[in-house]
Amino acid sequence: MSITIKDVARQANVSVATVSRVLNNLPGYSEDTKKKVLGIINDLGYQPNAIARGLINKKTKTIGVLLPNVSNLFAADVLAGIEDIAHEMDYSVVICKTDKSGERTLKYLQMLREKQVDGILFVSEWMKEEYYEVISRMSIPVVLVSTKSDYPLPYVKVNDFEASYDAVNYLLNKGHRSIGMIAGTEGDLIATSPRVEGFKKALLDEGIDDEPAIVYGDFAFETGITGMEELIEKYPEVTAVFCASDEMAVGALSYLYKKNIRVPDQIAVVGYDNTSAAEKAIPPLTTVGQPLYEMGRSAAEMLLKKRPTSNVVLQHKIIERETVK
Amino acid sequence: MSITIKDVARQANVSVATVSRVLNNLPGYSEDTKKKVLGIINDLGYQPNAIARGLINKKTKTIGVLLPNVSNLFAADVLAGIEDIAHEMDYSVVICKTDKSGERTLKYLQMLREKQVDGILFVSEWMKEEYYEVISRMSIPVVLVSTKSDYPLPYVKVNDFEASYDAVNYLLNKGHRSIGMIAGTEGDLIATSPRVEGFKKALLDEGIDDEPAIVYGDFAFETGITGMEELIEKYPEVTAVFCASDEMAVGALSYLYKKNIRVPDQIAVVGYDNTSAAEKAIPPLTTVGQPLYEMGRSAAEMLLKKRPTSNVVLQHKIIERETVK
DNA sequence: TTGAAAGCGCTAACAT
DNA sequence: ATGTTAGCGCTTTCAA
Repeated sequence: MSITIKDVARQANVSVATVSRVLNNLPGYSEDTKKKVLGIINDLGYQPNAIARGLINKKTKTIGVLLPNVSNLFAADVLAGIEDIAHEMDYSVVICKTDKSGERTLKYLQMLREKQVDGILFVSEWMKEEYYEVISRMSIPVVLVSTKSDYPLPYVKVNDFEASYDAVNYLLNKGHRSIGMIAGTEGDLIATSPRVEGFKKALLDEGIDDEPAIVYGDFAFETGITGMEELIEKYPEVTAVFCASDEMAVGALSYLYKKNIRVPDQIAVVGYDNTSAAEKAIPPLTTVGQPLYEMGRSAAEMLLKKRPTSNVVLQHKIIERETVK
Repeated sequence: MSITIKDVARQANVSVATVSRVLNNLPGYSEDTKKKVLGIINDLGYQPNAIARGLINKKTKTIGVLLPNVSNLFAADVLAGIEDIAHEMDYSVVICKTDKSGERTLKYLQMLREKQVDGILFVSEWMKEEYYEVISRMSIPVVLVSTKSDYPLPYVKVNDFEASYDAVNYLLNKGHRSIGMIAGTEGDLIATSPRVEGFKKALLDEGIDDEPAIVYGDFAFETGITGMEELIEKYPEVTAVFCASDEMAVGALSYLYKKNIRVPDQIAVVGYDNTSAAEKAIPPLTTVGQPLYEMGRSAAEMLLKKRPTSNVVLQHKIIERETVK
């Protein structure tokens, strides 16, 4: 049996109410009793039971983070930001790796509800109606990270259209006229369409109205390889490639290396995200940076401090390294 | 106010005890009442409160994972394994990023205790006495992952000495006679000394008794760059380098690339870990693989299934790619 | 088969 | 300044 507030009360010859008061820094006891109680607490090594507290306060000081995957640098950075804010504010974070499975997501949502978490961060995933239904029933704050939805849920993200537009513009300014794109998952409305549109618009604004040289992948390394191959085959004239993720950009680099095509001399490549993989690539990858860690922090802050209301759009930024000359 | 077991009981015209019984699949009610109760539960959208349950059961169905960092591929893979097992067994996992800070670690430990977690996974960190003291007071199972200690705490890891020995041997078999090493943090007894010893032993067993060509880093990318530079300066004769982490190996590759030193032709390099960075490196990195995901799974299984007892040593394996010819 | 009631460890009125 | 007591939502004896 572990030590409870009763034990402390008994030893200190006071009531549990008094112990509770000193524990919570409420008024209502003399300096003397405070000293005594604190002394006993220390002697006994007493620690309050957060479960009992949660039952009465209806606050658990924990939040849930739903994300498709934990094994990539993108998630890792966002998570680090979330964790830091949570820790600062004495919250715990429970991770829920959904594997992009609807069933798994729903199960997690139910678990988070049963465990009475105080808030939810929903990262990089499409908010389905069935998710929203259970979420809205929970009546706890939710903020979306790196995604958005048609529901009244605040989000923290970057402007994908503008980021993409800027990336292509950057390439244009460097003199490229024939630019290809390895886009994300076809049909993805969050991280693919806006980037594709930004890409097209930048070209159009420059008066380039060739058929857009676009191939699709799924944001992962492998499709960077295959995407690059496909792109070169279909559009051999491209002198630069804009990839919708660093992962794919690194895949593209791999392919190019294998084919002995020099970067940036023969083909320039630009990534997206600025995960730590970008600086470690060979050559170091020029990319459009999203403030990943900051996104996590900002979302967690919004969830925990202010009642989540308005959206926040974080600034992207072209990080120049060595894959464009 | 959300729906409680009382509401269900009232609506169903039974006592809360009966509702509790059907909820927990205990005997003691007719098929009829079961149907009725289940019906009401469904109508009302009732979900049990895990906090109230936890208070009485003294089980929270959650475990804590302490790890120095979440923003790297090593942690990410281990975490994925842990998360999968936890999910299978209906446990939640709360992450505690210690940043290698003793103070922060202690604070997390206290929080985990207050929140009454059912078990703790302690990853990649040195188990200090002060940690062990509070851990042993908690009387819950703990398992170490990728680390070990002098205390009676079971661990899941690889045999670092042997892994290192094998890596060097591999290089020896490829004909290298002058092999350097970029080791981990000097003084680290878990992931540095055993690997350094394995390195030395392999050389000695081959009859090579030159002064060992070793420089130290801290496992991270940057020290791979500086380590490689230092190594070449001090030991210009080396034709192969064994790095104590993939991160450092990738850093070494970067340096070599910048200096126009061809890999593997002029210098061969071998990493350690086999994180996903290895296959994405240019050239793809030959490395000694640790089963990271499996380590996470195995540790979580041990924590949750069997009462943790004996240690488990997972098998390492040389993954041949293109940085050694 | 079912219900009443005690109690898990704590907080928060309400008394004194 | 301090104590008594009624719960928080649930499980679990013990009776009926």
